[in-house]
This record gives sequence, structure tokens and C-alpha cells, in this order.
Amino acid sequence: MATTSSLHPLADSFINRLEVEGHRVTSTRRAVAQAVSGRTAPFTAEELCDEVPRVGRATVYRNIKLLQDMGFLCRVLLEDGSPRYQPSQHAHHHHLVCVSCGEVQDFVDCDLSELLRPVVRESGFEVAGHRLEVFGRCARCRGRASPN
Amino acid sequence: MATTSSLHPLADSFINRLEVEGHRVTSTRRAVAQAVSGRTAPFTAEELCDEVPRVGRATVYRNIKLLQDMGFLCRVLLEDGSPRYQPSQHAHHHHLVCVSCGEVQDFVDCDLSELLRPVVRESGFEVAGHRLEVFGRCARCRGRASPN
DNA sequence: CCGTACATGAGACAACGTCTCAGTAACGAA
DNA sequence: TTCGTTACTGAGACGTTGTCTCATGTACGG
Repeated sequence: MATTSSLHPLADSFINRLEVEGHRVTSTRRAVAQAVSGRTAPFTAEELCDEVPRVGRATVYRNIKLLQDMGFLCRVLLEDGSPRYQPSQHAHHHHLVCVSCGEVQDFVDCDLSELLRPVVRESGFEVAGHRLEVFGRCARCRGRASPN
Repeated sequence: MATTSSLHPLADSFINRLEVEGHRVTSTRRAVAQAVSGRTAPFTAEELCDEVPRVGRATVYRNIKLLQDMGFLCRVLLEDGSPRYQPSQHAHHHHLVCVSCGEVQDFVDCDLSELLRPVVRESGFEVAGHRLEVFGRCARCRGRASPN
């Protein structure tokens, strides 16, 4: 067996979850999880494919989905709707997306349910989930250029 | 000149805005705007293309974007991120998306800025905009099946 | 009525993701 | 340890959404 100890924590947790849930632990999955773990900035699926060239593209997508389902990876939709991925820390959270440098910060759910209550009452909707993305400029980018 | 009086209100407003802003009023734009106006449910760009077969696909996309920029049309990202379009009434609003029937209801911005204040303070972000989509089941779908 | 510049159409191209299908390998059982 | 089942994988086709180019067309001001 390879040097199991060199796995990033995220990759390690992922492997554990695979075992617990009866999925197979493959070298491919280790490689993908390891590549994801090494990321700090949001990345595209294609970038991840480039990082693990020995893994097929379809398989990278399949495992991205698996990582998402297990809560290890989250999908962020930029302002134009284009998707990025990012290792996730919190079960449910939202994103502050810097439109200047592309950085994404998480923030945990402020009490949105409170806000939605009147809306829900009026519409008769049964709310199952939501997505909130906030766009702007991060502190670093504000300091760097056009400091208005 | 075609029967100008038969234009839907949205199409009519669009034509006016074109004139005001110095864009050209073309039969193509009238056709696209008219097709959009006739829609009640969210639709895909390709569906719109099918509805105006004499208009090139690229041109349909260009005018969809123009309609969006002018606030006559809004883009909704479904749960999986796939885009739909819908004539829009309100300048700034959010969406209640029924995951069962696909219906989309608008709701105007509850005071999100209040909620975001602590987040903004902590992160140093300068907020420029946001997107909020709420997913669930509409009243009709709740009544129709699996009424829990 | 003419000229200019904006708008259009056709089709190539790009990004993102899914599907199929044959081959491979993980892992429980013997 | 070996074996068999079945999940997993790779390659590549395919589908969707959208942009770009570039030659042609046309709205509209002069």
C-alpha cells in the first residue's frame, strides 16, 4: 500500500466515508481526493482533470459529484453562472465571491428562514433549500486598486 | 409597418427602450421580444430559438442578453445550475423555484443587507450584489401529490 | 436617397457535463 | 490465497448552453 499517511485530511476523511458507506476505495479516488485537498482557490472541473491526467475525464466528474454529495466539496456559481469547486468546511453555508480576484469565502447561514417566513406564507411554498451567493470585492482587492 | 398595436406590453416597452437608448429597432428584435412576452413559464434559450425559427440562434442569444440587461428578462438558475429565462416584473427580486413543476415565483428583496452586515464587517468585503434562489414545492404541487 | 455603422445569420468553437459500453479491479466469500 | 461478483473506470460520443468570427443585410441620420 502507498504512503497512506501522506494523505491530506480531506482525502483521508473521504476514504473513511467510502469504507463506511460501502463504496470501493480505489487509487483513482485517492488521487482525485488528494488533488482536491491541495486546492485553496476555487477551481474548475477541467483544471482538476489536468491535475490528474491519468484519470479519465468522466471519472473525475463522477468523483467530483461523489465528493459533493458527501459534503467534502461544494459548487459555487459565479455571477455569470459558471461553476467552480472548492473544498468545503461547513455543512450548510453560503459564499462571498470576489468578482475581482475570484476568491471565495464561506459564511454560515444567517437566519434566512426568518426572512423567508412571510414569503412562504404568502406563496404557500414548502421550502426545501436555497442558494445564496454574494458578489463584491474582497478586502485585499479593495486595498489594491481603485480604492473608493 | 406591422400591426404595432398587437405587441405585448413587454415587447412594446422593449421597443421604446431601444429607441431611447439609440439601438436599432429591427423586425428580429420585435419577434424575439414578442415571443418572450408570450411566455408565462420559465423557458430555455433553445425553446425560444424554436419559437422564432427565422431568427438565427446567435441572434436570439444576443437579444436575450439585451433583454436581460434592460431588465425585461431575468435568468433563473435551477438547483443544478441550469439556466431558465422568465419575463421580469421587478427590478431586483429573487425566486421561489418549484422543483416539482418548475414554476418560478418572484419575491422582492427582504432586507438581506441587514443580515449580511456582520458578515461584511468580518470579511471586509464590499458587497456589490447577490443572488438568492429558494427551492421547494409550490402550493399546487403540494396539494397534488405526496401531501406530507 | 445614400452611406455608415449596427444588427444579423451561419457555422465553428468552447465550456461543462452525461451516457454508453467494454474492460478492470476491489473486496467479500470460500 | 484464489475466485467471482459487481462496482468502478476510460475512451469517446453526445447534449446543452453560450460565444466568436466574418460576410451580408438593413435601420436610420444626413
